[in-house]
Amino acid sequence: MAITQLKASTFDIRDSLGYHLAMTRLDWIDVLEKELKPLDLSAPQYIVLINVGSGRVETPVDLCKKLQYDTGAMTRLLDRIEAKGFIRRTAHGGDRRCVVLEMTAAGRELYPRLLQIAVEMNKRALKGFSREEIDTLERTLQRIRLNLAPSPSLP
Amino acid sequence: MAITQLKASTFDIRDSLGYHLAMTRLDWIDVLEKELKPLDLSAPQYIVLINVGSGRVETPVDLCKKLQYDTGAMTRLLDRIEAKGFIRRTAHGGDRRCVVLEMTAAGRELYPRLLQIAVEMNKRALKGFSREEIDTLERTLQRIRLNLAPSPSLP
DNA sequence: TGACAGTTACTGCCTAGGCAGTATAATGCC
DNA sequence: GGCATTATACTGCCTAGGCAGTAACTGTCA
Repeated sequence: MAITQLKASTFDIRDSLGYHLAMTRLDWIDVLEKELKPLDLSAPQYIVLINVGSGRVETPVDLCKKLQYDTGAMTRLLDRIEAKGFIRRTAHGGDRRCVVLEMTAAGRELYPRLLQIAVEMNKRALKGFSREEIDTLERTLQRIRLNLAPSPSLP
Repeated sequence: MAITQLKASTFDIRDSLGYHLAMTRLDWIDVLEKELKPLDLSAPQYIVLINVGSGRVETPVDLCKKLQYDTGAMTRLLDRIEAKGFIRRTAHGGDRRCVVLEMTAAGRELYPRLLQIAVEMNKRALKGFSREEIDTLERTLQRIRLNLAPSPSLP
């Protein structure tokens, strides 16, 4: 409980907000990967699948914009997911530069379980929180993001 | 502003706490790396240097425990920092398995600037926050970590 | 129409993290 | 004192992300 006391003279990395954010995210990823282990999926692969499965993204560039990913990294990530048989790349009718991502039958079968994991993770992380506390947290994170990157609009 | 409404039936990844944590951390890393660019340091290299420089860690295994790092990854990360001339590996007097990490003259010269960056990052991210809001955030993140990993004690 | 800028997916090369296995050294136990 | 266990650093192999450059394609505008 010492973020407010962060000064160069008495520095400890544990007093840094960045440290707390990183560690919280790390714990989150650890739990998520434990849930994903039986499905033979990594956390990044899961994120892509749950987005493609939702029908809200169609092409790799959609995913990159939504998740702030590098397009080169996305190409290779999609390669691995495709190799596992959960998605398929098909041609885009109108724009021949684009690839259209589709769930395979195996992917569609997996999807409800992925949703369930997302819902359970949120429930578990926020156990014991009031609705007001959750809203406060979300607003706080938004404010931090605005402080850090004031110029472009947040996705 | 929809974390509380996360349900499988109306799923959007943006309603997930994991998404908000990941994005906030991503913005943090982006700003940090922009600060580090003139110093020719990556964010992981910075984290290690600021810990070694503080004198609170002595060996690679200390760093791994404090930062929850893999020892193999740490070996290679230290290789790169050593190649840049900011740290030095020396023998441990008592335990011949151990390596003792020391700042070089160049590392010691760099250190005050690293501290300054940490302090500025915190100030910037938390601009406009009251002391109470910051305490609430820190407690909230602690509660989430406890919810996620209830068994072992938090570092 | 044709040059040109922008977009999309991809590749190569770098840093990076996790896991399993290894060699060496320290520790604990009988 | 000798042997099993543990600890430390390291290596190889995998996934992963960022950056720069490329080829194919689209849209624009003179």
